[in-house]
Amino acid sequence: VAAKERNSSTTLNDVARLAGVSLATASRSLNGSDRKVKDELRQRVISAATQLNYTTNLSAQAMKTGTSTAVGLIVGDILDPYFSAIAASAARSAKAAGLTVTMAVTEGDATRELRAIRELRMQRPRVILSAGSLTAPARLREEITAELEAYERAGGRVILIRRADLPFTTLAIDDFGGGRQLAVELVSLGYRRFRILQGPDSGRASRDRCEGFIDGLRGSGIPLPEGAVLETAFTRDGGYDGARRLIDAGIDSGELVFATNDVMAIGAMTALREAGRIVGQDVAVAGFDDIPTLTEVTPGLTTVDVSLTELGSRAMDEALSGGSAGKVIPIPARVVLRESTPRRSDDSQSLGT
Amino acid sequence: VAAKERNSSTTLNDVARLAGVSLATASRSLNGSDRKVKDELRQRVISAATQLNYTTNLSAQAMKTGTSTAVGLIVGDILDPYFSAIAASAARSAKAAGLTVTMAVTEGDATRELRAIRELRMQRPRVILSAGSLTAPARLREEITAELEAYERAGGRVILIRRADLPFTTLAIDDFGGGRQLAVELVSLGYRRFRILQGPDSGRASRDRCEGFIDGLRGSGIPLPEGAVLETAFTRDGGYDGARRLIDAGIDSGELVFATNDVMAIGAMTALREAGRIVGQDVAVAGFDDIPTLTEVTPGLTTVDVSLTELGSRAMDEALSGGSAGKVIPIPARVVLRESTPRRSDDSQSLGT
DNA sequence: CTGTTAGCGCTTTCAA
DNA sequence: TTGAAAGCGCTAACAG
Repeated sequence: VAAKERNSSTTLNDVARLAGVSLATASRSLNGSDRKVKDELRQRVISAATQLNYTTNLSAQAMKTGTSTAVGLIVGDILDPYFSAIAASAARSAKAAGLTVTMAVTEGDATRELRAIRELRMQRPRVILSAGSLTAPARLREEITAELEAYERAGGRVILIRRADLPFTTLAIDDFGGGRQLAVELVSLGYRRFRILQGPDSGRASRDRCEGFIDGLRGSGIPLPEGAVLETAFTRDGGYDGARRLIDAGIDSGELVFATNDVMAIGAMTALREAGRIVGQDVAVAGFDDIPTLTEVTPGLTTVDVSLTELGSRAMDEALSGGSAGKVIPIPARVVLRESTPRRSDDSQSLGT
Repeated sequence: VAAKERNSSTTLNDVARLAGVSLATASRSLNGSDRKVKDELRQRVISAATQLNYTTNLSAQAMKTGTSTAVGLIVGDILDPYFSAIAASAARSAKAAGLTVTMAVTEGDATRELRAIRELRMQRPRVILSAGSLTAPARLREEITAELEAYERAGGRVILIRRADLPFTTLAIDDFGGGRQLAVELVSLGYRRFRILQGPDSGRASRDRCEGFIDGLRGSGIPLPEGAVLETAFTRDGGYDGARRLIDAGIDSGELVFATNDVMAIGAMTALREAGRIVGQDVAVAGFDDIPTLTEVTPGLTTVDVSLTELGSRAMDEALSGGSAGKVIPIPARVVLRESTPRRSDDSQSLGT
């Protein structure tokens, strides 16, 4: 009897009518928390719903109850396995909590991050999880902060991954400590000469890792000569280009290239290989992040594990658990040695220095 | 004057009141299509909005207008670069059209695909794009079809990637043709003995590729001996395990392993390498998909390009362009030869056969 | 050009 | 236990 107009879903009203009950009863049967509906009616409603292939209208539900089932996820780039790993585990947690994930991409542009936050906010999501992790010029940072504060004021939960300079709950990866530890272990493997491929100066993560690494070298009594740090893009191509520049400038056998993230390290390995260098024998390479999909790379990449596969779900769980906002949660970093940095038996190098 | 209750965003009403205009004027100033608002008032509204850090409530807007700005995207696994590539390009198109992307994950389980569709449908998205591509038992397939049909009847657009057995618009990758062409080119490179690592029999894509490959061999006059096709999981680990089994059963130098997707091929390469075989010299490997993030693999993997990086945006654009539903859009496949299958100069092999 | 008003589909008091 | 009715925030007639 219900008119099937094109372009319009069946509503709860249609279901109620078909089941011969009131709107209220239909609602209670399908979504009601307290079940005070006679079983027979409930069955009628349910079968009417299936018959009409009815689906709750989330917008209407959200508007009425004032709480949506959405969570917003901001990543830099879906193709980057670093972000994929975070997104995958965040999605898992969200699903477990019965929430739906909306994604936004910044492409490494802080302006787009601001825009992403604005767009997500329109959905009134329960959580906004940003792994975009960008350092922005002061003015932009203020706008981002204002936007997120307004969102929190309205009852939303903000959680940031790796960005400790904003006043929101943050999963703070120990970039400095990881870098230092990596340096210490590499020195104890026998390495003495290092090159660093760093991201742009605006990137806090990269800078911290780099500084930690240098600190670790210093602590081991290994000075880092002038010009050993090269600034490049924080991407695969950045690593590739950086390594190319190192090769052109001349890189000796036995040197180790530390790229401040795995994706850069992969790019660097490619460049070295193309130049006929054999990574792991001739030149060593280390990265940072321990991206899971990179375990296939040969030789295996020495890197620093930051619990990437759990980062997203830890963030989501933290946000959903409703603990106090504004916390900084430390995420430890742990060195993972693989074949790209074998133990150096040949010690001639250290004598030469 | 507006009471700032916790847990509640500012509404258009607050903005209107602060600007001293009516609700309608406020709405028109911020979102109105026809601009018939005096500039001074509009400015007042806009500055009130920024002052209050107001954001449109999408749910309310969607409910009123009957059209949401959401698109739903169903993928098998976010970590799988095949799906990442599709998701990334789909997201790009969606953003260009001013739409927001909600993701759902099937994890290769058709039951979860059905559930994902149901959940997405609640958001009344403009498009549901499924790259989950699962073949399901008849009953489940019917439920999925019913769900998608109900969605289309309500005005939604369905688009499927690589699943030509459902009555919806589909981007149909030429799996068979790609497999055949690959076989032909490999034979002309001098390969004569082949092993195939196939996904489970329920997977249409894998089966088509495999059959195309065998057809190509047949056309080149190369018979495929009994037992040369191994069935395994359609994942990296499946490729790894399959290759392990091949190794255990004994695989000769000069043989070529065709894995029906790139991720499997990568797993197979790892297993071979671990067994001391040198891929590209000793044993050859070929895959299918040409996943962009796999260009770093050494040796470079011979594979079949299916325009992966554009698949998502082509699908999205097609769905948004409002063409007729139910089309099947062919996606050509193109062989990409790389170092994992070098030309075989040594012909002793072919003599021996 | 601006304001008033009627709902969109749903949940949830409040009565029956 | 069920139903009637109010209203979430917004937009789109319709008046003014």
